[in-house]
Amino acid sequence: MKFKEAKNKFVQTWGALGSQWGINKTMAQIHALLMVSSDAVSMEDIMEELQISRGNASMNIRALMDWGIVYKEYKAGERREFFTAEKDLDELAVKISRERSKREIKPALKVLKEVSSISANTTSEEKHFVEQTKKLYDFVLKADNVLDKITEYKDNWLAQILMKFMK
Amino acid sequence: MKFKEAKNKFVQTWGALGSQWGINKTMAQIHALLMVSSDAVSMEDIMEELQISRGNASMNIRALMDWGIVYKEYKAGERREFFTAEKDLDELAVKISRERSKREIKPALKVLKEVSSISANTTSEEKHFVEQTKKLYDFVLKADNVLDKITEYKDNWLAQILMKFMK
DNA sequence: GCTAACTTTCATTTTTTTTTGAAAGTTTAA
DNA sequence: TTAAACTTTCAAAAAAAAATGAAAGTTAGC
Repeated sequence: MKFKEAKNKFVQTWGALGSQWGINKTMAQIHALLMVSSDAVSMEDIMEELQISRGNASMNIRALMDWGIVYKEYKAGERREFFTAEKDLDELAVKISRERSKREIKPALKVLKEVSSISANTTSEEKHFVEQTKKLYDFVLKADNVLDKITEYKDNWLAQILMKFMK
Repeated sequence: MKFKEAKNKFVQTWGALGSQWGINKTMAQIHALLMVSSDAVSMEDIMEELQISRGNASMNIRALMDWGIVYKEYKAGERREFFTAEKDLDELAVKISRERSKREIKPALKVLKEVSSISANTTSEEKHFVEQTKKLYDFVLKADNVLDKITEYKDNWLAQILMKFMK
């Protein structure tokens, strides 16, 4: 396999994986492209390489920066902006997990708490509802906390966890 | 908040959360509905409660069964089929994580291995590509293994992990 | 200030994903 | 074996999500 081919395959695969996990395909592709680029890349080059429009590139780069996993860079004497991706994978995973917790898990937890707190329940149907949503609340809260604890381990947290579980 | 309202809010929220994580909204809603139902539910009732067509219900129930988190049940003297969800949350999480690993992570790993193995690289651009995709392969493999180890803990694995990390 | 070089926005279009529903298929029991 | 009761399939329609591109906005330097 030639380099160009491999690079393209990687970008496509990362894009597809993103889609499967609820992340815009182009967003994941831009991220993939930047991750394997040694130097910062201009918007023009991203558009060219992925064959996407200016608007699309702009919006998805912005989203990646909002996630904190892509950075803007300026080059001396250059007017236009360049972009790089977070290349440290521990850091990348921590940022993604924090962001998803904040945006998706925490709001869901709030609702779970609400619906599991409906007042005195008469029918067994209602009792089961309250019981099950309470369990779900506890479970998701616990999982969210575990994620939090794990990502507190600064560097190399993944290796450390693996260690803990190997013994 | 009344029961009906709470139930509906839960189903909607679970559906939205599913969407955000790449799971068909209706599939997640059916799952939500079954999780909080004390008795098995017929297809007719699912269609009615979620206001969806027969085909949609059939296909998504099938998908949930393929995931191993919804079961078919037969009632004596009844011709039609009834459905229940896996209600044990530890078990539910284990099944989801195993399935996603098999369907999405493992295939991605295969590609990562491929593209990081391209032959002798000349330019620094190529060297960086190989280096970064190798790192990514190692990282994803490690994460996948951690998930595997974790879900081997039969019951109450989440609580056990939390314990490990609390100390 | 002005203008060239660049980026962002957003209404519209395109693509992708999901849903529908009717026909085909299956199963059970008389 | 027949038929009623039910489920599945899949081509077509609808809905949702993403992408386009041109106009508006911004910024830097003269």
